[in-house]
Amino acid sequence: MAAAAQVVHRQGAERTTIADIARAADVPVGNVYYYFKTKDELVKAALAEHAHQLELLTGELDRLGDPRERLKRLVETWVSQRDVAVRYGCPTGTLASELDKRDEGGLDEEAGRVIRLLVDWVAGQFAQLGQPDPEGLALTLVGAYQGMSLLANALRDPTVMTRQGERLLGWLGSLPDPLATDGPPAGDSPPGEGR
Amino acid sequence: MAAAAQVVHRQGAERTTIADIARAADVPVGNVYYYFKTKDELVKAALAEHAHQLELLTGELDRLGDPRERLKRLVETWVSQRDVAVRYGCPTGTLASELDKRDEGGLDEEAGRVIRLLVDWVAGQFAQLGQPDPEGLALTLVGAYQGMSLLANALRDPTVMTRQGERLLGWLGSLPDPLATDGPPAGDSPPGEGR
DNA sequence: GTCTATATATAGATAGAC
DNA sequence: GTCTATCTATATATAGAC
Repeated sequence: MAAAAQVVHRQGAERTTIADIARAADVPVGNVYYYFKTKDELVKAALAEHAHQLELLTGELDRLGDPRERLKRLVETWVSQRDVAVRYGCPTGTLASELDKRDEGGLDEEAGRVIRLLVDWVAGQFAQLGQPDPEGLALTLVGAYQGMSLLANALRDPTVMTRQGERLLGWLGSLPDPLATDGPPAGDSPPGEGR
Repeated sequence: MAAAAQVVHRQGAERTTIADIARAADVPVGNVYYYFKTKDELVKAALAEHAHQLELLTGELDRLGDPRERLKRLVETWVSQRDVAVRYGCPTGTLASELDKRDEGGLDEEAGRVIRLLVDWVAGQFAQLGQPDPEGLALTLVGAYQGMSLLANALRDPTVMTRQGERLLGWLGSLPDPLATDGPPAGDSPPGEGR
């Protein structure tokens, strides 16, 4: 499953052959079919692997006390993984984009569910911050991540990740804190202008 | 070329066969090879077609007097095409994402160039608005578009496009106008909160 | 320049020895 | 449960008649 996740991320689902995954896992091709009946099941396994990684990450972040701090740390994690994003894009996002082109097999919905996991977790953080539209804010944050990953990848430019990451951190810092009694810590700052 | 652009957008480059494109163009398969030596050349033609459509759009928008109005109209155009984005994603973005998985052929750079066209045009508008970091703002706006398209597509939810579009319009409206002598028209408004 | 028939390569999947 | 050999289907690409 780990080999499938990595190879599918790097080569894309369609360009990845069973032989590629078998080689990465150092097993003969025929052996793969003992555990996965079809190639689609291997892709599904890769998706599950990405979902697992995501759960590990959010589990770590949940140990932080402040929801705002959790979101900031999430953004910092994205930026820290910029090199792989520049070369291959976001693992879940690029896979979802590819699978959504299909109209049979149901793998597209599977990919959507993994994206949902992230959006829902982020929305939960915004809700804890007392924000009025946590789902909308979550779509904004996750959408910004998907967009900057795609642009960094397409333009082969890691500074897209660092620059947009800075902007997101500034935005998160500017959100009013409902727990504070004496107003927000700093003035609002629109995206791209947060300096 | 039009058939190639449409079919490749809908099915993805890898899943599209020459026969698919030939059928869409209503010509026999063998005939395709008289004009395009390889499948990669067909994909390149699809990219060129998308670049052409983009130039038509920016050409239209250039006829508007105000750069801010041009950007707002651009966002409105994206939102108006939400149904196709929900089903197949952004034509250029999804294609770039797919082609960037390759490490030979140079088609990935070709896709990056088309994205660049859009980013550069948007940056030009921000520059005309007197903004300090037009390139950064352009990456923010185009990134937001790519992100909301991917999420709308993965979650099969058109309201992602309308909601995020509203947010972007609010943001564009809140940018200070350097041509005005009596300060910005309204207070700043961070993304997702612009209401 | 258009079209049919076909060659060639490769990938998904299976059979069956071990 | 592991592995080799092979079947079968399909897609790119070409040959050659018209």
